Amino acid sequence: MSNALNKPHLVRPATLERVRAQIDRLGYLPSQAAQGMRSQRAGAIGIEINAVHRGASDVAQPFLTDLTVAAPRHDVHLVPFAHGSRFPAVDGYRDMVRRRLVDAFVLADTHTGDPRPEWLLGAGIPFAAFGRIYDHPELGWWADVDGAAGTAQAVEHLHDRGYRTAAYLGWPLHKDDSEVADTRREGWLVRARELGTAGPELTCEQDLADATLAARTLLDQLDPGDAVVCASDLIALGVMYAAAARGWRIGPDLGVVGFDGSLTAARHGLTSVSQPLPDIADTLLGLLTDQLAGTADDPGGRLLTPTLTPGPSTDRTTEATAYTPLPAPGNRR
Amino acid sequence: MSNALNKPHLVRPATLERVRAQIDRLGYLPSQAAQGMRSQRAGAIGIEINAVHRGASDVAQPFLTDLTVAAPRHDVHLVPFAHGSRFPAVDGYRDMVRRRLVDAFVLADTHTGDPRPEWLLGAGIPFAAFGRIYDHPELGWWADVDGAAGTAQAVEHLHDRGYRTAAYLGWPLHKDDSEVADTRREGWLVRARELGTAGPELTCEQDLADATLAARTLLDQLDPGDAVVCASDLIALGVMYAAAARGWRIGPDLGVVGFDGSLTAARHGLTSVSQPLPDIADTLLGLLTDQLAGTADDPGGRLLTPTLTPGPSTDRTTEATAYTPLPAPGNRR
DNA sequence: CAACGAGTTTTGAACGTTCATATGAACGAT
DNA sequence: ATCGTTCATATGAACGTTCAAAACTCGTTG
Repeated sequence: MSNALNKPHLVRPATLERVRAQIDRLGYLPSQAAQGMRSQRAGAIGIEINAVHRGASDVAQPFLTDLTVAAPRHDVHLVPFAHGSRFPAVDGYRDMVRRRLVDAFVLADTHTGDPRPEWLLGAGIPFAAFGRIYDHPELGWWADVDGAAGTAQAVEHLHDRGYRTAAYLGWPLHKDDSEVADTRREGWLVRARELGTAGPELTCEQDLADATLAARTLLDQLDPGDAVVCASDLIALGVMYAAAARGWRIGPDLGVVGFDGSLTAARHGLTSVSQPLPDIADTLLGLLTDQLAGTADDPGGRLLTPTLTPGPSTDRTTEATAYTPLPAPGNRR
Repeated sequence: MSNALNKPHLVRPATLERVRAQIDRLGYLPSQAAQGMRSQRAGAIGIEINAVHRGASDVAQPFLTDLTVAAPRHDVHLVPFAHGSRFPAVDGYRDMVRRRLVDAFVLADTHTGDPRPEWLLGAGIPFAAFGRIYDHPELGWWADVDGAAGTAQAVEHLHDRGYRTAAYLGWPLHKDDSEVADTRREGWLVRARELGTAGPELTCEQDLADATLAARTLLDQLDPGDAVVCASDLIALGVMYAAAARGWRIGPDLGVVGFDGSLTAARHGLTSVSQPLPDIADTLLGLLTDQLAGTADDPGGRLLTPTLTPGPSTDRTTEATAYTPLPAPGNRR
């Protein structure tokens, strides 16, 4: 009766029909455990949840959702696990494969000096990383958002909408994720110079208060009709705050573009460069199943292009007050 | 050699030591698949991710993190799955247990009219719900936050901090989650009456723009020195916006308390009633493993008490401008 | 009519764990 | 020396799936 399921071509149609009927009647479904035992595969992918920094990243949790959605397409399920759980650090990764709880891992939140890629490579444990593998980009498989393309799109969008200059508020370049910071800035700079709309730039931490403070300084160098491209939605929110405090209407007076396409952006009517998280999730799982099947290409990375999601924050024509809760009537100056 | 692991008491100490040495040397760990096959248990708990509403709820995603952290304590792992995936709606739940991919489910985001509890009860599939099972509260196991205790704490906190009255901005009572809305309001009303600090109340949707609009109306009935208790952090953010637009300093002029203890609250320096998510996660997994082991008490629910996380938004003494990016210098009126 | 072959179906082994049962060893009592 | 008795270890079956190999059924051919 197993042939009916697995090799339908070499079973007589009549028998096949009979078996199918019984399967339907009994509601039979093959046991994951038994299949896993026979195939020596767990059919599962591990994904580490950062329980320490919680929602520090606006994308980590939506990314998990996209992985979950993509998983069935690749005939796997996900097994999330957390820091500070029974599986601490790298040892935990090894133990999970030893137990055959998972076959491979998706690595999120990679950063420079991240010990995991090197260790997993050494242990021969398959993985695919969201974000480039900084120390050995050519040794493993990864996918990342094309940050430069994203900020370039933002600059073009602002130009199309008629904003005079595009300033930039980004991250300092000495951080862990300096490559991300660098790439996003580069995309803005190159395209803005091409279009002749490059404005001043400044950096700040990934923190609302710091972003607002920095934005205040940046806005000193701008006038109504200008715009700001930001390295993240949180920073963009800070810019909106600083602008509103100054009495500028977001949209008509100041264009603001964030990065990530986070819930924060949606809630505040912020135009944002949306990370292609569904694509990235699907790509990573594909890279993993290829590795497991032994049909993988050479190691390497793929850059996926983000898309710009327009919102009222770059709409000059609107008398926009509905979307932004900030402007106080008569507070403009 | 299996005895050594499972029944160490009836094996000779010397042999046990010898076996242990080999286990360490070979890095042996029992196979999840084989164990699952023998025990007829997957050792896994399914949890549905709402991929449609994404981060609509500020707690759903942190809750998943807490479940992940709690899982190892109960000797299970999690298997998240999503709407619109291969396992659609209730059929998907049944198929997952048929495949022995999971033994039971945690239900999040239950609401009135939710078909899942009834269906799972009928199918005999064990589950535990975050949030009461509205239609059959006595038939299943659930855990929920004690909303009334939370808003009562908020009222007390505001009273302690010397705010004159505690107004309330909540949800309309005709919604799906009307019981949640009702409970939170009740906690505010009862305690505020006891303390003689009950102010006006108003309702709005779980939406930033709507909350800001409603807050504007509510603030018309308040004066500096008053405070507002809110049904959620998002609503509280709207209150902060409306107050800032009016030139009131959050904290010194107006106390604001949110509900959920979300990242939004933390980012904006908002005092908030923090949901006891780690407790809830742990409780639910405990209820599930008890059910699976057959040692469960009678079905029923448990209310867990939230804790108040103070922030600058209820700090009257501070000349607070650092935390809140909103107040524009000289905009007060 | 026996031998062959193609098309179908049945059988049996293996995956790794657990647990009940069987076997073995050691020792004191008959 | 034989028989129990106890404690320790070894054996084997079962869980459900898959797949190779064996067996069976026919119609065809030498």
